[in-house]
Amino acid sequence: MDTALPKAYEPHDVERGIRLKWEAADCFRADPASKKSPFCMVIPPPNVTGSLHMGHALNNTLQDILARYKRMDGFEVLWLPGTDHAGIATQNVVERELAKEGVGRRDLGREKFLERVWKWKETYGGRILEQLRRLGCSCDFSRTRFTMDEGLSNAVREVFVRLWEEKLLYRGDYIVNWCPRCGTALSDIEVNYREIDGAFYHVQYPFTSGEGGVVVATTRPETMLGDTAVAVHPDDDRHRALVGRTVRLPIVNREIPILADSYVDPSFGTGLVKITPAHDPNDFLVGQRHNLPLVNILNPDATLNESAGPFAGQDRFEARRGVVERLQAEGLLVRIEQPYRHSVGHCYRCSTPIEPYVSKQWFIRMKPLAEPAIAAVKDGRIRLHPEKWKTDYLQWMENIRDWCVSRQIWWGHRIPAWYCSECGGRKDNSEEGIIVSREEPRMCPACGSTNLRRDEDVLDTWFSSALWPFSTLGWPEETPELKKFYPTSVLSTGFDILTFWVSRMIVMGLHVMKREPFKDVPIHALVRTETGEKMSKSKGNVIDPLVMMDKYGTDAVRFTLAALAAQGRDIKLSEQRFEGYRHFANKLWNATRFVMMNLGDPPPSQMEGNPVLGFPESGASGTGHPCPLPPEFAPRPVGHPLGDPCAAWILRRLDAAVRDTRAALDAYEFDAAARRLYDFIWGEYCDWYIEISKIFLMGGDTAARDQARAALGLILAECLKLLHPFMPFVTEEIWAHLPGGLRQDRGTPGIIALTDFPRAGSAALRAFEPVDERLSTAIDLIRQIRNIRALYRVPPNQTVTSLVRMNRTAPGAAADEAFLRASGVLFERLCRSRCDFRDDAAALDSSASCAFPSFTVHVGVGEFIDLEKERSRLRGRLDEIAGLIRKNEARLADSAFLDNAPEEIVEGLREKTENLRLEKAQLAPHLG
RNA sequence: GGGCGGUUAGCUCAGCUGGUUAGAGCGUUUCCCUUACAAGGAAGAGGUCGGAGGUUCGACUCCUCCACCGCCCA
Repeated sequence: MDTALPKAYEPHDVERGIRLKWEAADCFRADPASKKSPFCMVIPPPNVTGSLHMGHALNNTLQDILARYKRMDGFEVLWLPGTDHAGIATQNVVERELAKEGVGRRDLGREKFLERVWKWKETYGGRILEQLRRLGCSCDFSRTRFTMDEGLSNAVREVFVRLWEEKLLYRGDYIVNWCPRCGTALSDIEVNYREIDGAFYHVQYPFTSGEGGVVVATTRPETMLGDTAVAVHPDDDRHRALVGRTVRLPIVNREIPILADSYVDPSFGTGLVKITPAHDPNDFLVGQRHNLPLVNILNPDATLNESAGPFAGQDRFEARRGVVERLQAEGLLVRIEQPYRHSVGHCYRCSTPIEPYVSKQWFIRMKPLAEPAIAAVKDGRIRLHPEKWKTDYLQWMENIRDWCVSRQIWWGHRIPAWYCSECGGRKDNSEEGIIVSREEPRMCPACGSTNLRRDEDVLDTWFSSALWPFSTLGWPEETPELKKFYPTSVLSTGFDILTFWVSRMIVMGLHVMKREPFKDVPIHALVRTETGEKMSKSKGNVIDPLVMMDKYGTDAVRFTLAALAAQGRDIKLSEQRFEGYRHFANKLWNATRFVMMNLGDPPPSQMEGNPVLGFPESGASGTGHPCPLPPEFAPRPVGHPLGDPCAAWILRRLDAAVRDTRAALDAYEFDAAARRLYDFIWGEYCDWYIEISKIFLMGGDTAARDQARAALGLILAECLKLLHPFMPFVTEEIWAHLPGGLRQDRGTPGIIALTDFPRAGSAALRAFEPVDERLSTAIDLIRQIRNIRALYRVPPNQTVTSLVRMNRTAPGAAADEAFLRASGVLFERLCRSRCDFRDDAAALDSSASCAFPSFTVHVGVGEFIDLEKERSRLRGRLDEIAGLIRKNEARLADSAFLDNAPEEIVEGLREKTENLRLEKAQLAPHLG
């Protein structure tokens, strides 16, 4: 047996070795042939370009806690890892790399460029997965997937073709959000709106006939070049007469109509709005209603095109200045409001201001697909935790718009659509002549031409992500994995991708698989800085989880994140928190050292039939076994009268901790679970039981000593198991040092990750309920005596004598007295006080008193007594008691309270008040 | 403009479906290097639970309004 543990836990020395151990034993490989109930999670695939940030660390820590908990609890766990090809982001990275060599992607050509991206992916794409391993993630890495794997690409193509066949997919002219830097369309949610200080330009458009004109206002004056109408609200009396007249568009001198449309907000500005159907999404809809021409004034790179007349070739912002100058020169610029705050869309990848832009894109019809997805969440087949996210989800789904899935980039799943140059080429605006196919078509099915051209675009990355829960399991093949693990169990994610990803997985899972892709969706908050700001590299305020792991150990980082992951609240993180939980790991380490030093030789025998395993009230495989107390804990007279109660007490506390931890984990309340374990291990086991056990370990009674040894070892082993999902490394390391008798290994010996998670509810412990009350009274008393000693500055090593006077009229006095008489050693050891039951009136003069309902203790502090201080202390307490009694009596005299409050509340209050009276009665005489 | 969330000790936060003498960690004060741990132990100080109403026998907890902060959507 190795008792020579280092004095402090050193994470660096052990983490790597433990990872290797798990890998060597293949602990996390899922077996689709297993008889156990399945528990499956697919990881939210990080971008291949990604590096582990605090958000990843949080999300994956939470998932790992669930995975380890479920694995220990008897489930066949598959936690499936992988990465996302992240079309725009990855392409940007490689393009930047190329730019350093002075090469553009178009110089290389599509094929060569893609080779380059693949090469980049092979070199750097595994980095984030390595980092997840370092975090301790118990993923089945043998099943790692990538969204552009062959299998997943098949799934993408299959779904695309099916949607086309089902007429849920179409190609059409539509106004999209265009990122001129990325050169691609973005979906609505890929646009971030930010408030910008701009200017509001009021421009006059002269009537084509007669004097004067109308004044319209805009924040983007250059778009006037594409105006094809001016609109007013149909009910707006001020402007009714204008409808039907025409105005002359300045600079380009186009004649455009004034029309009526209820889109116009008459209360805003002049009530007159310029309509630019090709460059504003609302105007686009107005244009459709009124059959207005689309005048596109932009090139894809946001320079102006030939429709912009004199400004052709200029950049959009340069043209804006030019247009303003020109209007000014013509006397048509009425005024400029400046600064004018308005919101401008930016590309979520590169932050370039986006342009609404009309182009030909592929869309998925979302309305019919959304309906089942709405129902699944409404009727609870899919549950979001916390539930408030349901509102957000439903709001998004119920107002869903068609999803633009084409992207004008090269890195991604190329759209499996071909155009026939013979027949399709002539009807470019219809869907005829489009061939959508699983296989590359050899000829046009309509005209037989072999002159086919494949669509240049690729699919939105989120298209493949939407299929992730089943494509990763092998679909469209009917694999054993798919059979065993779909629908998956839990999907854990941050709320920021609820719409991007979660909602789309639900849509696709229901549509393609006819089953919801997962049942529970724990949604965690965002990690922010101490001051509540978003962490961002550009602000330089990030806390790097990898740096924290180096500094404080991975377990401390994991525990910190779990402890802070309160539902529905942002996590404000400071480095201090990590330090605090490193101390916790060290505390556990040192508790282990203590236990190991005291187990004796040989250590306590096998503890089969561990009482805290109790009954199989939860868990999948029913491995729980109802079991009697082991001989060590059977209630029996042992040499030391305290031996049994103390062991029973800590076992009962453990039992409660197990129950609470399980309940918290089952409700995805990771913070509550973490706190509960921290409180039990530090506050109950270390602070009290270990201290109490020293009495027996060092005492002469061998039966009591053996019992304390057994209890110490047993509780430690259970603590390690409970804590393992949160702190896998330190618990695994300690486990390896534990004598075999304590481990109760099942599965692969020596690996805690493969043991059983503790169960609660042992019937045998119920009999010890009265023990809880007595021991907590004892703990209370010890605290009071320590308080008194500190107050009067009694030297720490000096033993005092306390007179105990029983109040024999109080209920339970006899039992309390028996317990106190038997517990002398507890007080001697834990607060250096001897209990004396003699009546020694003389000693009272130099005592400080504290009272309980059934007894009073006079702590003989001797020459350290300060009578003035003592009187004021007692007076303070008596005032407090009197106040409480008064308050309680008033309530107890109130018939409304007695009539309405439940019986147990009234009874509880009576009892509390009675106890206060008893305390008061005993304390009052000593006030002098 | 619409919706959501937050406001509890100096700081960061718990406090479930109303009934507690309102809790924890960090920080802080005093004492202690007691052979598990000074990355520790013991004992303290510190809060009219953002404001104002209301419901109720009873409100940190439920409702309304207000203030401030934050997020999402338009």
